[in-house]
Amino acid sequence: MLWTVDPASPTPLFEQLATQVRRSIVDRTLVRGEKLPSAKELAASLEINLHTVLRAYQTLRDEGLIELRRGRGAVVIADDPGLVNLHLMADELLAEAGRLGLAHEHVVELLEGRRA
Amino acid sequence: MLWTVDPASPTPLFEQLATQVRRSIVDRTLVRGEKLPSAKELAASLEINLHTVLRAYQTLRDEGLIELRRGRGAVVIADDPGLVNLHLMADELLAEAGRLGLAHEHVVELLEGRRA
DNA sequence: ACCTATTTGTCCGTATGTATG
DNA sequence: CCATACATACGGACAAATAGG
Repeated sequence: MLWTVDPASPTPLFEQLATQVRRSIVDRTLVRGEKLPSAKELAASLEINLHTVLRAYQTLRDEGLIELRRGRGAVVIADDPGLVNLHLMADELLAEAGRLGLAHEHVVELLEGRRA
Repeated sequence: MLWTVDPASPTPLFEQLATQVRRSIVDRTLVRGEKLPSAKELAASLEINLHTVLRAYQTLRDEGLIELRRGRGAVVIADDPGLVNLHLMADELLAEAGRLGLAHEHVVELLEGRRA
């Protein structure tokens, strides 16, 4: 899998792992339907705790990238995690704005206002 | 606080707690700026583990309902559920764009391009 | 139909780190 | 400097769902 984590890094281990899995999905190293290593295996491989791997997996599940099933493991469900997902999120954002009666420009302004 | 959890319920303790806090926000029992009890206190009060309370709090933070700060505690930030939710979705959209390496303006353009 | 191993889900406990006041 | 409070990580335990024999 060529995934590694750095205990000395200020970024949490579970976040490091989640980021690497995301990258693997984005660059097609992992594709839809593919199975991830079991948390136990991966934990042993990375020399981190089982729970840390599970937390990374659960984070990815909350993001809609993988599916977790007891006894079955973790499976990639993201098809195109890139622009397709971004457009989906934009859809939802605009739909929500519509429910609130906000005009399209208001949403654009809202995002412009978030330019850090 | 009149919050309770039922260890015998099939729904997880942290989810039970998160749901009750959500209800308190929705029905204005808790309003913006109000401080929630510290995780330690609440855990002792509900006779559950500190981490279980923290997990509930972190879930609510991920939903944009409360803010967590080290040394300070948990504070309600939701005021208008609708608008807050919109900001949550904008957060997620921008975060996703960030993961894809897309600049802020690209997201703005993407939304502008969706003017029906 | 049964049993067993695997795998995730949750909870508890402990320890350490980091930011706040 | 010190107490408080959340953040993360590790470890152990048990439950629940799945898969396979």
